[in-house]
Amino acid sequence: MPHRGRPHKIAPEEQVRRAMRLFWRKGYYDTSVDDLVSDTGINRYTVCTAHGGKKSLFEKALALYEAEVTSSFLAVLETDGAGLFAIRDFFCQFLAFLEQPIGAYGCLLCNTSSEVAPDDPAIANRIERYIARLTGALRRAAQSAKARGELREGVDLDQFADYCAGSVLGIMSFARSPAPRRAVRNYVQGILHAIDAVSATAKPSPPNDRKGKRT
Amino acid sequence: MPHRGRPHKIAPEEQVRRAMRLFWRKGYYDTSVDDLVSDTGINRYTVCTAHGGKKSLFEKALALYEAEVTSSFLAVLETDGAGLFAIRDFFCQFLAFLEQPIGAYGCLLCNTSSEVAPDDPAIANRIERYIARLTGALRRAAQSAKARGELREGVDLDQFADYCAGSVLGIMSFARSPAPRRAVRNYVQGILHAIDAVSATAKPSPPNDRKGKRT
DNA sequence: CAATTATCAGAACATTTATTCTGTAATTCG
DNA sequence: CGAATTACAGAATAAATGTTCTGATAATTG
Repeated sequence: MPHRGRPHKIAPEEQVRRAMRLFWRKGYYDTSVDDLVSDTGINRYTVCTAHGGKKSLFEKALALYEAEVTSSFLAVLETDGAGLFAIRDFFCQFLAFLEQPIGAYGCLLCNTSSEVAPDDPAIANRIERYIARLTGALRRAAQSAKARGELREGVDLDQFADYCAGSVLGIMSFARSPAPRRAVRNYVQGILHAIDAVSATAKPSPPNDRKGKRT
Repeated sequence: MPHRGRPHKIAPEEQVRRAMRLFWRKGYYDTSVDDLVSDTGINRYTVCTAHGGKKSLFEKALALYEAEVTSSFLAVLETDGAGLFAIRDFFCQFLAFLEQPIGAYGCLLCNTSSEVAPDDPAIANRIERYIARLTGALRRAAQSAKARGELREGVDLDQFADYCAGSVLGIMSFARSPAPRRAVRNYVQGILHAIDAVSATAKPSPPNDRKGKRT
């Protein structure tokens, strides 16, 4: 069906995408409708009519974030046959992410988890499902890794998956903090070491690579 | 000097402490002065006069949080001669913390790091100093550990300290999320394993303790 | 006890915020 | 082209927020 009436100056999905970026940077409460209007070019009235108000637009932004940003990160894990190398690659992605300016925003879902989820059941539910998706993907990859003998004996799959999931929140929290980027890179390196530590292919010694080391 | 005029119904420091708890739970933006008044019993007028307004009271709350809560956690690390065992004990504390109801609030400084630091230089500075204190304490403990031969060869002290510091943010972010407590406990266990992995006292096999395991 | 000082309790104020209203403009359908 | 429909732009509105004012209250000091 074509379009009746005046067309949108900005496509609705693009409106949500721009709102997403602003919420990502400033958080939910500190982003006013005025901010949305002046920063993204969305019409005030449209926020309330087409999108159902600020809160509703925020929820659309969360959904779009998960569909685009999160899914992009998780792709390597949610591929069939993803194993321990995929988990490693998954975390390596964050090293590249941290180099971008947007890396300082952290993760919209993680930020929201701290900011609004504790007091909003609907938001909390979305965050819960996000964490379940993340943990599930990690656990399946760990399961495949174990089946293929990539893991050392005695590794608890559930515990390892939860460790990795928590580490993602840690990276994103650290990334949004004012800590030096080098510290965040070092943190990711530590997680990579922890992953190597459960690998069946024994490492002769802890990899003392010079990356991110103070001079 | 004694007190002139009518005394406070609630001692000023106790007022800050109560405000701290509310900010801790609800965050800065979602806590209104009305909330402070009705929830803590502080007088509206006093908020603006004695404490200099909402933002200033918030900064006092951050300072008190660091002085009381953070310092309590860091005590084991900031003791002279703290080594690898102290680092381990430091993280074990969080397991007990998570069992308390207040564990679901996460850490006020970590929450603030995500919520307001990115847009407020004064707050960002305080968070920066907090992270520097945390990382410094961890680094000094790691240094002692190395000097005493508690660490495996080739462990990068700065990288390890940053890893531990990031892990603290991870724990607090995960703790505030709607994830099941068991997942957070498992995450802490993973960090403990990572610490054991740099220990010179080689472990025969990954400790497959049943704690926190799904049945 | 009277004077002084500082807090309290609640009203009052100015600003900000989210939402809604109003007239205009841009498109599609008949 | 004319009618219908929908979005735009900015003003208007109602609620919420942070701050300030006002009279009353409770302590100290001389």
